Amino acid sequence: MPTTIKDVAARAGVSPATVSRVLNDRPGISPQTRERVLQAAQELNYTPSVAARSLATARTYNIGYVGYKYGAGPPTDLRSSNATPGILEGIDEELTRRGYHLLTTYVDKEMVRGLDVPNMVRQGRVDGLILNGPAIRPRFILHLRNMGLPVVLVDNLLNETAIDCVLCDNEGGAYQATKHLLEHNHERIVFLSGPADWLSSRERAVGYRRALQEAGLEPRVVFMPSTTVDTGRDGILTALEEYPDLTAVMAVNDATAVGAIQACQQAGRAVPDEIAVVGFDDEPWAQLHIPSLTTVRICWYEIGIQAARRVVDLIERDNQVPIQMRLAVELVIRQSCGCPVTTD
Amino acid sequence: MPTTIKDVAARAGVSPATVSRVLNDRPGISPQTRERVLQAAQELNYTPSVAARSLATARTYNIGYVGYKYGAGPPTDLRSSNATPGILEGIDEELTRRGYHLLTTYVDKEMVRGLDVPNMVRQGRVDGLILNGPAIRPRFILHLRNMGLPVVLVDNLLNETAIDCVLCDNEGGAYQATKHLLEHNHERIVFLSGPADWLSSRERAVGYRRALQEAGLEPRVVFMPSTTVDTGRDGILTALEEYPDLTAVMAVNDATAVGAIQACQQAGRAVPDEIAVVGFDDEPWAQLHIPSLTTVRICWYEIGIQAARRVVDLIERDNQVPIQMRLAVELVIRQSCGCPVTTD
DNA sequence: AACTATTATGCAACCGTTTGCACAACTGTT
DNA sequence: AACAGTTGTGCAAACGGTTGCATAATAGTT
Repeated sequence: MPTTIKDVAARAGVSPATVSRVLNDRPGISPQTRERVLQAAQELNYTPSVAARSLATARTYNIGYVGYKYGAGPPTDLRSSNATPGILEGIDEELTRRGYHLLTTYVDKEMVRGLDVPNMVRQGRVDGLILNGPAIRPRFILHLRNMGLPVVLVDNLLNETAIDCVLCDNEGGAYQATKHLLEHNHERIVFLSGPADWLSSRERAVGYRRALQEAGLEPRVVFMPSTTVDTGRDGILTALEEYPDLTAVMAVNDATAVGAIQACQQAGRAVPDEIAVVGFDDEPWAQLHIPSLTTVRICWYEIGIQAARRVVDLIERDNQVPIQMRLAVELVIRQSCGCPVTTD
Repeated sequence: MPTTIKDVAARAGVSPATVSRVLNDRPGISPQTRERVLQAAQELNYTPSVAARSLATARTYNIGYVGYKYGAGPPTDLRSSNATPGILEGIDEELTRRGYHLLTTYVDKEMVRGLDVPNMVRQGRVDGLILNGPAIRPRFILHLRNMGLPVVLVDNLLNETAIDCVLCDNEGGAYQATKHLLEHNHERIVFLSGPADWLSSRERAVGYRRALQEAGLEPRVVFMPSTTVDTGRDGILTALEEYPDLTAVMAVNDATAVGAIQACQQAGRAVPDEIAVVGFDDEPWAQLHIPSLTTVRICWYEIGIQAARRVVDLIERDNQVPIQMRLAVELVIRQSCGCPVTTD
């Protein structure tokens, strides 16, 4: 029904093989022939069959994106990890540029634990994978990688087996933000962390520690099992019990920061006047919060672009040595750290 | 390299044709043979080649999702339309259940205007399409539909040519919310609308008007060219000039509501005490806002599920008459409407 | 002018399924 | 016992590209 390579061949007066070679930029075609073929293809508005091409070449030109969802059903809480706004747009942008397509799916805790290979991978619908989020565990990652596909991690990394990844500078961001609190002359700063087995939590904790140590102060870290508003609330209450004299909080992300702020206020400690708080991620709503959140901005869109680039490179070029990419972050100063109010 | 249907056939002692029939539940296979084939397939851990199957059947088992992005590059503002949280998870959930896969891409204003057919459609990588958002214009929709694919719209509809769609009850939601303001004894309520050519704006305006008319009051609508925090700010200022005596605002979405609140406060009018505000969408951050937003909740996850269901039905069953689905919304009462503070 | 090297193209096999058609093996009828 | 009807299975031709190999045509060498 649609036009095939034979139609084009017939119209150009050549064989299908020649058409194929022209269309794939293979060498050894005379300029005149090439021209005639292109002309014919254009006139017939020819688009090669994806299925046939895939069958012959064992390539799909699809990239799989695996996101993380918290259990089946609608997303409930306001969290960090399902908030990587713009990453899909970034990936799509770059993939389109390179002639690839984006297949999207989500896995939950259970699937990760059960090494439940997504259908699109098992069926060979993709040439490569982008795995997003620290909740995607090492065993799962390795299991997917063993299916023979190039894999790029986002917001996560695997030390043992070198796998390509793109992340933001978690440590640097936390360092900068903590440093900012120190410049406000805070000396008793708590780090409200997420799960210790999440990379971003650990790295941000490291940045925080480094800043404190440089200032000759004692780090105080509270690990929490999640990074929601609720755990932020609980976390700060724990912290306030253990360190009643604290004057500032570095939160592992914005949701946690908001929880902390709420709990502080309920406990009668004004933010930022009595307790300063900074977050991480610069969620779109961070500037709307009252007080507006001082936080660390992550360029998810750019991360998406780089992840897509990388996975395509892994597919198309060989002998690639694994690369770990770190994208710079930016401290966005607003009110919650105690800086004077400005209009932004 | 991977196992093929021939391997399975050999092991089961039958022809490839028979294996194919068993695996596709075709009739006319003896129970014993069926059993042996299934056994063999299982033992060899056989997965049919997607490409070969697509080539033979002209089906891909892929569904395309087309989202809207505001121009190339990273998303800038906090808006309504790129915030349909959970819709992709919902679509993925249902598609996985039905044996389909999700291809994702985004279009911007220019592409929509230029009738720029996404590659995945032009190349025939999908069997059906889900188009999300009111910014995807009728001409573009029809153009895509003319490519011969089943199309389901989300948060949008086309009256002239009946096309399947799934939306939330915009009118009912706005009606309910406005009604709630009326119960607070407000009599001078303004509707802060988005673009008049966005379906959701229009429908919400209708709900608002109906509520006012039932109360015997004069509707006051201000249309704005977009639905960001900024346009919310500008919009309320315009409204305040025109109707200085207004006591309540029904905003077309949460971002607009926030803009309105900010501008009111800057103008020295307390929210909700002097001016009550309600939003629409119940964005994840709406409850964090101060004052927390009274707003209308949309179940994007469920909308995603229904849209996916529908597009698969259109593909697999014939003689489907177009269906317009309306999902109920829920008024979420918080503080910005002037209701007493509660902990939620 | 004969011969080799190079260039441009075609032939045909192959990628791994599905499916129309033919046919063999049974079952049941007269 | 011959025959029609049913049931289960195999053969082989698609589906629409890519690519190794052969070969015709041309250019280059002595």
